[in-house]
Amino acid sequence: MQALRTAAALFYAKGVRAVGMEEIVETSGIAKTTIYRHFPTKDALVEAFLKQEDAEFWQQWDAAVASASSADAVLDALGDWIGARVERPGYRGCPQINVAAEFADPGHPARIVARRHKAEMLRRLEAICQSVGAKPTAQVAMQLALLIDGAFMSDGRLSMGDAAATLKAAFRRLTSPDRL
Amino acid sequence: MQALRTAAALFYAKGVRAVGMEEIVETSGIAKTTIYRHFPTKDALVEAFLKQEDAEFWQQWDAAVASASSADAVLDALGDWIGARVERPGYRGCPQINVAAEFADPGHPARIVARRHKAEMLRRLEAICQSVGAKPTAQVAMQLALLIDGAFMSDGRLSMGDAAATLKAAFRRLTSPDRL
DNA sequence: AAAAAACGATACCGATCGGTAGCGTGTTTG
DNA sequence: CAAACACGCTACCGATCGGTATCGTTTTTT
Repeated sequence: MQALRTAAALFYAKGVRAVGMEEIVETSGIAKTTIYRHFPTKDALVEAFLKQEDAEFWQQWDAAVASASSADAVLDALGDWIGARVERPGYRGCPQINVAAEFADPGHPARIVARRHKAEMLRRLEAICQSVGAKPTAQVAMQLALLIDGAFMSDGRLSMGDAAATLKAAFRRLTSPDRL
Repeated sequence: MQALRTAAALFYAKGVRAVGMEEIVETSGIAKTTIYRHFPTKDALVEAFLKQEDAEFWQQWDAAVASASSADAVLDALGDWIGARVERPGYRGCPQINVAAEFADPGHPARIVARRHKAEMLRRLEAICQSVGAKPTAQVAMQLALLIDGAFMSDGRLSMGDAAATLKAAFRRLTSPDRL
């Protein structure tokens, strides 16, 4: 669906509520009727947008981590990847969090996708913390998750320094198995 | 302005774009004419909302930190305060970040307030890192900022464990002046 | 008590919102 | 070749959007 790709780009760049269906029609060249044949409501389109973002996210995550040999190397690779992602021109924060900010209803279909996305991230971070031997596994994983989400929502502040270096240094300190 | 208080509550609970002026009128009992005499546009009202949130935030921050004697005690106090804040019922993330997610234009008056707010936070964290002797001062301050923003936007995930404990442990590890 | 400022109520504005109906044109599938 | 399907186009729907005009009433100030 070319309509979904266009909608996703507009939703991310301008915010979901700021983009009307007509704008998606004009930008994509797809008729409004056709869009509504594939997605019964705008909410469904937003949900599809987040699902697509989720899929691409883990795809890139896996690619970034693929060549890492050790668990520590995985963390470094993640730091590099996230740093580069945040510094990308046009980056405007985590789409899952952005949508959650726009739609207050926790039962909104898109919110459910966002929650699953963040749960999956925590799950993966816990696995990493496990193999790296970080002390209270669950707690350190949560700390890494907070750090990453904070990086996503830093609104360019992080880009002023070396984002990747900042993240990797924090990853190392938080996962180091030394003393209290 | 009672209208601002009502608007602030609605904006935070439902999202700015989800709240119409008419809803503010009905909820506050203030006539629409009166609101527009004090705030020329809705954007101005949103800006005032964030300015008010900013003021209250630092007021509470200062209060939370007031009784701390050492620099380390300041960090612990912040961890406790943020942990309690995030776990509060009806908490829906940092209003500054939420508004930034809703309004893509970086020049929006509310976005400027949000940027100043985050710059002020980084400034304060740098001062704390300075007095606690954290190694690359600016970098550690940024790491603390990311952690805090991540906590704000954790959407309840953090509340499932002990939020304050998770934050304080991370604060300690990130600011500890030891090796590497 | 008089003048000035603030407020409330109603009615309205054009624009846009998400969503639908109807109809014609291709394009695939059998 | 024919039947089914997918798409585009136009026009339209009621509702709501942010914002304004008008006017009478209340409250404050002097």
